[in-house]
This record gives sequence, structure tokens and C-alpha cells, in this order.
Amino acid sequence: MKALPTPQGNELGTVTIYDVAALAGVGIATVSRAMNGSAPVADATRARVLAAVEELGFRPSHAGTSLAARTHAANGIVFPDLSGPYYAEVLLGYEETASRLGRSVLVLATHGRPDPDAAVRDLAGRVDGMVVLGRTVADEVIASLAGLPVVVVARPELGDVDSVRTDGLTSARALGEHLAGHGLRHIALLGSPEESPDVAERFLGIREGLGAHGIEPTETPCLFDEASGTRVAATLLEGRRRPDALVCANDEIALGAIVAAEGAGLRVGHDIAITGWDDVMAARHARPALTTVRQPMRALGSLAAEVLDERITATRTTPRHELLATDLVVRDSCGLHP
Amino acid sequence: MKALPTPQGNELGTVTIYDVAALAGVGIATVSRAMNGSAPVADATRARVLAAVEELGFRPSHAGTSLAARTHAANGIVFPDLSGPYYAEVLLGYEETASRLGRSVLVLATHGRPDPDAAVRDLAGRVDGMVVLGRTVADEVIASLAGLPVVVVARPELGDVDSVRTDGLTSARALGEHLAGHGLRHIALLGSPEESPDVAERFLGIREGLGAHGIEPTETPCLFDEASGTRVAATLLEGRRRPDALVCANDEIALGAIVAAEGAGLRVGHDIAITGWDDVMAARHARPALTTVRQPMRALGSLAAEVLDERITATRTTPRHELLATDLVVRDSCGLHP
DNA sequence: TCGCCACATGAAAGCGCTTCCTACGCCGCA
DNA sequence: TGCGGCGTAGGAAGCGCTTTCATGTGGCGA
Repeated sequence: MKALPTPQGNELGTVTIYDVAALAGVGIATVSRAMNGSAPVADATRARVLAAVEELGFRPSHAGTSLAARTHAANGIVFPDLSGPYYAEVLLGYEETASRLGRSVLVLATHGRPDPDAAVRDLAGRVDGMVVLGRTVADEVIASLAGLPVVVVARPELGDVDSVRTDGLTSARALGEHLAGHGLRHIALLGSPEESPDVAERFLGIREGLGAHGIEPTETPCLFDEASGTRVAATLLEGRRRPDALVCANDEIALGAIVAAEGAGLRVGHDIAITGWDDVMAARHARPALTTVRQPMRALGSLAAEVLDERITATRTTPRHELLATDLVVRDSCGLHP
Repeated sequence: MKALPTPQGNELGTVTIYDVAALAGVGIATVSRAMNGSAPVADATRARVLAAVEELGFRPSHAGTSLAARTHAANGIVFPDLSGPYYAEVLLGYEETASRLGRSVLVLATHGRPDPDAAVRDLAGRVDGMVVLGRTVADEVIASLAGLPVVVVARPELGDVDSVRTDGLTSARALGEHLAGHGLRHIALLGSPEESPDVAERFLGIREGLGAHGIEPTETPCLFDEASGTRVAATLLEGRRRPDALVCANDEIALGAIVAAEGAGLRVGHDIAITGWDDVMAARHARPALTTVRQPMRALGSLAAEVLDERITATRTTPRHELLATDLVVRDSCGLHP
């Protein structure tokens, strides 16, 4: 590390706007104006101020700014959990757009936290608005944030609260139809719709698609991870009346189910169909490749940031509800397509 | 949405500590003490204050707190990019530990940003310390943050700056040895070591492992994504002197390379060996499953948060450099292991 | 019964910034 | 020559909180 000029400043080592003003021989108001361009400053003065800023290595304290300007220039995003590719992509889109709009991003993962509601309230005191994913916090908590702009993502609409969702229904119907077209009849749905409104919607659509062909699927609760998928699928495959299709609530369950099916000596895509949801990277690389539904996750995050910004800047005052299209991605795990 | 009691407060709709104090019939100092437990408060008084807080829905303004207390209770984390499973896991571990330590997390993705250095400086004004991943920011910028605790992750040590890394060298040597043991001789390294010190370390270790058997691998630059892996691998496989092993800098390149190999009619694990690095979910599910190296990503993030906290709280004042072990995960893509 | 001390509480001073309001030159016009 | 106006800059108030310092009250020992 190269030797550094120790920045001057008060005894605490922090440089304040007063130090800059003193060095430049101007008032603090002028420093503020020169740095933010909030009012005209003579060129020569500005140059002197900026030189002083540079010399002292002045970094404005965000707390001071935010207190005076009554804004945080920051957005929050609340996740249930950050594991899995789904949320990371949403976050990426969110961060990208938020920062383009001049806002920092604070993340909060509620998973495994003793008091998620308190954490959300604390977050609320640090941001100008926040995005909440799924059922991470109770409706009451969101309501208690009254006044703070909130956008919910992947959660059913909640009164006047803005929302951004993906349209699972259409693709789910298409998936149901597609499976029926393969001649599959004993269809098992794996997942816990009560845990997630999105999953409930998927299952509903699939039931509709299958129902058009007179097929009534069964439903088995399953946590949304791979190990659970393997376990639940193994149980189903051992039972009497083995299903000929396992329709899973997400890709992780489906990938786990593939493991179970192979363990049971079944050829996925021949002896049994398995489908997922999300189109994670592993879905493409699994053999057979997984039939699934692609969601525009990055766009979801990005759009949420935009919708939130409109509220924060009060560009819009009426609720906005967005629905993003999804794509059914047919691969080989649901049966061969010659 | 249920009807809500509109919180009282000033004309801006925000409730301040003054409103609470007025309602409870105490001074603002007492409200502060009652809420933070920073000094004894009579039980009856505390109860009255807390009731007022509840009634008004008071949420302390973080800016006020942080200005007065001279602390942000927040940490930053700077990523090159958030895509891919690698960073999401690190972030998860970081967020978990940081929040256990009572700190919020601000994320910054430098990828595709016009002025990353300015963004990092801005971040520096909002946090008590930050973690920087890889080569996202120039050494000078880190240095210019003098005074602000910084921990670098997956980046070579930088003077007195704390660091947390994974030990790629040991596993890389083991991988080299393993490949040599398979009888492979024409080995191609795919990746751009100059882009990432971690990758440079991997390649060095692999060269050492192979060198022990008198093998000198070739090296081909490649971006760290799947499409690049496919493209570069395809070119190599078409050339004269086709390599019999493609050792890739990460799993995504390797998964792309598998696609190329299969496209060229080669059986991966028989006609050609392919290995990755990271052990992403898709590595496990690819067929053949990918030989790779597992990195403790979650632990990496968590440890970084701890190391940073020690600096922020000044529990420790001497540099700390941590090295986490990695595991070679041998699967079938590097050759069959009967 | 008196005085002292510990405890509980309030007043007020900042923390570092933005911004309103005022003041000062200086120019141009009458 | 005198006055209004504009461009520029400074003083000072205040954002919402923590914390120090001073004050008041009750209980205790003498």
C-alpha cells in the first residue's frame, strides 16, 4: 500500500465541511453549493473549493446530508433468503436500476432472523422506500410503514401498495396442457402453495390446464429445496399408483426429484416426466434437461426499483400493478420431443 | 389492506422524538434513554414512553441517530457483479453475520457502472466499514478510504488491509495431480488469470501439480461465462492437437465447454476431461457431473463480516489475514472412477 | 430533624449538512 | 452622480437524535 497523506481534520480524523470551508477561505454554504451545484458559484471560488476538497480528501457525511435534506438516497429490499439463483438475479436488477436512479441499496434477509418485523421497521428508518419480496413480512407490518413507499414483488396485491409480479397463470396453464398432450395422466404436484402465493397461482394454472383434459392432479407438500424434492419424490415413487409426472413448484425440487427418479431406476423423460419452475442454470445442464418456466427475474428487480422511484419522487400517486410475462421452456424431462 | 390509524406527527407525516416526548409528558432525553436503555429510567416512565412510541408508531430517524452517535450501524459490500451463484452466497453469509452484529448491509455492484470509484467513495460515507470483493476497485481507492475499516475478499493481500481468501493453491495442485493420474497429457487451461488473482493462483497450482509429472499445460484466455466457455472450447477442439483435458477457471466456463464437447461428438469423461471451479448447483446436476473445487462461499462472507466488525469496534488493531480451505470434488467429468 | 447522596429527569449543546435570508459589491441606466 | 438590480457569498437556523451537565426529589444515616 502506498504511503498516504493523512487527511487533516478534527481530532477524530474526519474532515468536515468546515475544514474545507476554512481551507478554501469561504463559508460552508458556498462549499455545499459548489459541490452540489444547487446554486451558482463563481468559477474561481468553485475551483478553490474543489481544490480544498481534493486536498483534504473530504467525503461528505451521509448522515448529515440525509438529515438536512430529509432524504436517504437509499432503498431497501427485503428477501426471505438470498440462497438460490432466483433472488440474486432480482437483486442484481434492482441494484442496477436503483443506482442508476442515484440510490444506494440496503438488503435485509429475513430468513432465520429472530424478529423479522423489527428488522423491517429498522430498515424503514434508513431508506426512502423499500421493496418486499414474497411473504417475508406480515401485511400488518407493511401497513404500519404507512407513508413509506413500498413495492411488493411476487406477492398478491395488497390494497394501494404497488406490486410487481410475474404472470405464472398463463405459463402454468400451458404447462398443464403440454403435459396432458404427452398423454400423462397420474400427475403429482410437489410444493407447498400455502407458503407462497406464487406457487398457489402456478398450481391453479396447472390444474386448469390439466382440467381441460379431465385430469385431476394430486398435491404433496414439499419444501422448496433439493433435498426435500428428493425425499418427497422418493416417497411418491415408492407408493402404489406411481405418478407418471412430477410437477414441481420450482427447479430445485425438480432437480431433487430427478435424483430420486434415477435412484428408483426410472428414466426421466421416458418412464416419468418431471418439470420445474424458474429456469435456473442447473435446469439447462441437467440430463435430461429440465422442462421449466422462465421468469424475467432481472427485469422484475429492475421494474420494482422504477416503480418504487416513482413513488419516492411522487411522480405518481396512484397505485401501479405490473405483471411480467413468463415463458414455458420445454426440454426433455417432460417427455421426448423428437 | 386494513384501515390504519394515521400516525400523528408534524405536517410532514413523520413522527419525531419530540412528539413521543410530548405525548408521554417527558423530555426527549428520557425517550432516548427509555428506548435504548443507555441510562436507567424509572419503570413507570419507561412504560409511558413505550406506550407513546407504540401509539404514534414512532420509528427513530436513522439519520438523526447516526449523526448524533457518530456511527452508521451499517456495512458495505462491493461486488463486481452479482450474477452467478458465487456472489449471492457470499452476500448471504455476510448479511447474516453483519445483521447478527447489529449492522445493516449496503450492496454495491460495480459492474457496468460509469464511475465505480466515485460509487465506492459515496458508499464510504454511509457505512462504518466495507468489504471489497476481488479486483472491483483500484488499490488507490481503497487506500484513499484511509480510516475507514476495509476487508478485502478474494484479492491478494494489500498492506495492512485485512483480507479473507480461500486457499486455491492446495486444491489446484491436487487437481493437477489428479488429472495427471488419469493419464491426461495435453491439458488446456481456460480462463484469464490477469483478470482475477484467484484464477491466477488456481492456474499456478495446477501447473505445479501437473509439473510434478512433467506436464506443461497450454493457456487460453476466456471470459468467465458459459457462452465464452462454449466458444473457446469449440475452437480448441477443432484445432490440430486436440487437448484431452479442458481445465476451466470456473464452473460456468466448464459447463459451456461440456456443451461444446458434446457438440463435437466427444463423450465427456471418456474422450475428454473437463473440470471447473466453484461447485455451483449446476455442476452437481450436469451429466456427467462436473469435477470441480468447492469453496466455502457462505463462510467467506460471514468471516469477512466478523473480521470487519473487529476493526470497526476496534477490538483488534493489527491486520488479520484469513485463508479458508477448499475441497477438490471429484466427479465424472474428468474421467471415470469405477 | 437535618443534610447528603444516589437516582431520575430535563435543558441544551452539538453531530455535519442544506438552505433561507440577508448583505455586499458592482454595473448600468436615468 | 445616484439608485435599482443582479450575481455572489456568508450567517444562521434547523433536520432528529445522543449525551453531558445541572437540577430536583426521595431515602437514608447521623
